[in-house]
Amino acid sequence: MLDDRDRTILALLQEDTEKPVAEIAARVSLSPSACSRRIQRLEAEGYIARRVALLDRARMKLPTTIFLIVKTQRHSADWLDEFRRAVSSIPEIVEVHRLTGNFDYILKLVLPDVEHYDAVYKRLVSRIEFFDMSAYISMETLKAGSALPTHYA
Amino acid sequence: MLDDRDRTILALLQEDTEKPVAEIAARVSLSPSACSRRIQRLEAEGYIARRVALLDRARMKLPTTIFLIVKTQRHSADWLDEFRRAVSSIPEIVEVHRLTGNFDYILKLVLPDVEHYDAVYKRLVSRIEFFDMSAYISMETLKAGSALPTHYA
DNA sequence: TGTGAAACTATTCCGTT
DNA sequence: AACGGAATAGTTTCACA
Repeated sequence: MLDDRDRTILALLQEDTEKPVAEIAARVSLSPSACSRRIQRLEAEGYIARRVALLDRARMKLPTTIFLIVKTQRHSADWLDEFRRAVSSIPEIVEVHRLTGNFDYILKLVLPDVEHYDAVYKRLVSRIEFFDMSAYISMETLKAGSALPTHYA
Repeated sequence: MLDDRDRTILALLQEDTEKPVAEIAARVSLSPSACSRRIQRLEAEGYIARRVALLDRARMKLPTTIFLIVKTQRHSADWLDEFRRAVSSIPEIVEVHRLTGNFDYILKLVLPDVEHYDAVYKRLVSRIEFFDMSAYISMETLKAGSALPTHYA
């Protein structure tokens, strides 16, 4: 489905969409128009979901990352529904996964500092009951970003 | 430093950078030129780090997310150095944090399926020694994306 | 696929509030 | 100091070979 050129284009676009098409075209030995067509195709076929701006965490006063592991026993449809609503309404919760095993969830929070965790915690427990909740503060980010491997597609 | 207009612009740009400036300008009751100036300022002052393409996980054949919790005792400078090199060289590892407590790390992996976890695991342990390593497979993503709260800056 | 022309943005300049 | 309107410059995209 995808050739090496497509994968290179995707890899470059994942890092930076502001590069002129001519530059990307040169990188994959193609004319700007041919490259533009490919990018269009990649978009039409859904490989590129969307183009977004990545904000600076420090400048946005959000340098702190906290992971939350929550356990629950009551896993009714109502509970899940309310949980889903709660996490989507709290912008500081940026990522939520349901994990293997017995209804554990992992939440990723971005905050101005660890003190702000309390506010999010209260907002969460005021709406939903949990069996257990443990916070793990990130002391250092060794790797981050939105880039995915391109060699599988 | 930032007013409501700036925050709205950042929120919109975080979701989609392809909207015409005129549209964003209308949303914040500004002329295209004034809006363009604000975006430039936001970029110059470092609020916007970069603009990137977000790829579709399913289309890229990477539907599986796995979290890894690794524990170590040997936390020498050499070990950390090699660990850092290893995770940065493995593209399936998209995020790594050092957590509070006794040198635990959390790794986020994106993979074609759970079977591929073994390959990453082997690549990792062939280079570094760990005390313990537990994998947690994401059964469902309830929330994801790169958008951050804008009301703190 | 590549080349060239056209159209569309976005940006810059200028006068104004 | 910041805004709105008109001119400019740049990029992308279309038509055709």
